[in-house]
Formats: sequence, structure tokens, C-alpha cells
Amino acid sequence: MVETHKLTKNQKLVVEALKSAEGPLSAYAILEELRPHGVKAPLQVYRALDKLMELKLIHKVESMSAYVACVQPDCHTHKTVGFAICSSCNGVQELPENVVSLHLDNWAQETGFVRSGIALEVRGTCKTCRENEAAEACC
Amino acid sequence: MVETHKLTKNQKLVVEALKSAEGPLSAYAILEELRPHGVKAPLQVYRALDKLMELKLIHKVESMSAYVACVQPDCHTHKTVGFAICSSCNGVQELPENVVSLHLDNWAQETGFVRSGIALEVRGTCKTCRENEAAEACC
DNA sequence: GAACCAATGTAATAATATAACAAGTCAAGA
DNA sequence: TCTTGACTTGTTATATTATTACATTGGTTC
Ligand SMILES: [Zn+2]
Ligand SMILES: [Zn+2]
Ligand SMILES: [Zn+2]
Ligand SMILES: [Zn+2]
Repeated sequence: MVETHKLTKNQKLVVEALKSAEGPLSAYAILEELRPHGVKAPLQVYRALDKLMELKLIHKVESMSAYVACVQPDCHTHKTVGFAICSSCNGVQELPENVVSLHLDNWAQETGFVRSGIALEVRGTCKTCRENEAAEACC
Repeated sequence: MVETHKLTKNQKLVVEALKSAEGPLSAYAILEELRPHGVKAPLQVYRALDKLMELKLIHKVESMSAYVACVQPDCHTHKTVGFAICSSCNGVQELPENVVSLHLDNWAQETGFVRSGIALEVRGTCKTCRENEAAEACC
């Protein structure tokens, strides 16, 4: 378990909402979910999201403008975050780092660009959706 | 030259605006730029952007909600698009495909996920900005 | 307690993107 | 030629995502 004991009230609420969610949630979806707990304004959510991203307890899926809890216990130790997003069901899986092996070092050397982080988003169709589509087609 | 002759009036305006821009432009920045040419509403821009992305003449930089003209003549032939984005000056470079070598095949095989496209965004600091910062620091 | 800093609350607004519908364009095909 | 249908366009309104600005609270340090 990552250290959650330093988190503030709003940060805990937000990270727990993301952990218990099926998939990525938008900031406003989180807000709606947390209204019963006293969260009233977008900014409360956005501030918590910012801090949680800094701590790498959550990630933003840029192409969806949505947020997910990190599934890797040591994600804060590496610079690469990747997701596989199903275009059919919008399901999102976080890719383990070893899957995302990038050969950018030569390019960085040549251009003098110093990497601080990488966001990778793989689009496609998940197994479940392909099977469903196949089943529909054959009737 | 890629075939631009099939493009509609609005599509041509948008792609030319992006080609002549220094860096990525937001949809609304494009709109302002094209007002003198008769473009009046966001949808005219968004519709053109959608079609141009489909044709892979332009790309969306997801993490900036901005759009750039493609610099690779054959970008429509491959599935990977990558950018290096400087956190300091917001400059964006499109990465050549051979730089972005991904080892996702095993993972895809195991999980049954079929890739249709990849968006990769490398964050960091460009050479120019690092040099400027170094120059400031040493005075 | 006073001074300080970080976190909070609240309202207003900015920036990005889409829905809904009316109207024009253009190329088959009767 | 006229009609049909697919596609593109124009326009208004609205939804969604994110930030600015400022007043307030709560604990820590001196
Ligand atoms: Zn992670
Ligand atoms: Zn799926
Ligand atoms: Zn390209
Ligand atoms: Zn730079």
C-alpha cells in the first residue's frame, strides 16, 4: 500500500473514488460522486487531482480528459505511463512499464531534448469487444 | 506534396493555417485566424479538423488540446504518432516513426488487444530552453 | 498571541467541444 | 430534366472541461 496517510480529506475522497471506479472518471463525474460527502465545487476536485498526479497515485488519460487510479505500486519511480484504450467500450488498462520500451535515447542525444516524462496512449479494440462483434456478425 | 486538391474550402483554410503556424494551435486560435476569411463558428473548424485528422494531414496534441500539421509525407501509412513537447517553451516537434519503436507486440498477443493507433507524448526540456536557463543561472 | 504558510471554500469565468437543425451542393439515376 | 440521396455547410445554442480571483480557515513557528 502506498502511503495515503499524508493525504488531505479531499485528496483521499478523490483517490478513493477513482480506485473504486470501473474505469476512468472525468473531473465532473468525480465531483458528482463526491457531492454527498461535501465536495461542492470543481476546484476542490481539480486541486486534489493535481496533487495526486504529482504523487503519481493517479494518471490523466489525456485523450479522454479523464483520470484513473494508478495500478502499479511503484509508478512514481518511472517516467513512462501508458494506457491501452478500447475504441469500442472505452475500457482502459494501464500498461506495465516493461511493455513500453522506447528507443528515444539516440534521438534525445542528437537533439539535446531532456525527457522528464512520457505519456503513451495505445488505441485499439479489446478482446471482449472483438469477440462480441464477431458473435454478432455470424448470426 | 500530399493530395490537397480534394479538400473543401474550410479544410484548406484550416490546414494552411496550421502549416504556416510556428507551433500547435488550439481550435479557437484557428477560428480567430480564419475569421477574416469568413469562418465564423467553432464547428466549421472542428469539422475540418476531424476530417484532416482522418486523412492524417494533421495531428492532435492531446495533452495541449491543440493541433499541428503533419511533417511526415507518409504519416498516413503508419500507426504511431509521437511528439516531443518542451515544458518550458511549449515547443512541439513531431518524432520520426523510427524513433518511436514500441515493443507492444507480446503484450498485445497475450491480452488480445488489437492496436489501431498510438499517441505518444514525450515531455521534457528542449536544448534551447536548457541553454537559456543555464545562461540565466550563471550570472 | 502574531506571523506565516498551506489548504479550503465559493463564485465567476474562460477554454474546449458537441448537439440540433436548417439550408445548400453535387453527382448519379429514373 | 428532374429527383433523390449523400454529403457538406451555416448558424444557434449548449455541454463539458478547466482556471482565475479572492476571502477564509487551520495549524506551525516564533
Ligand atoms: Zn501508474
Ligand atoms: Zn472493448
Ligand atoms: Zn504525422
Ligand atoms: Zn523549449
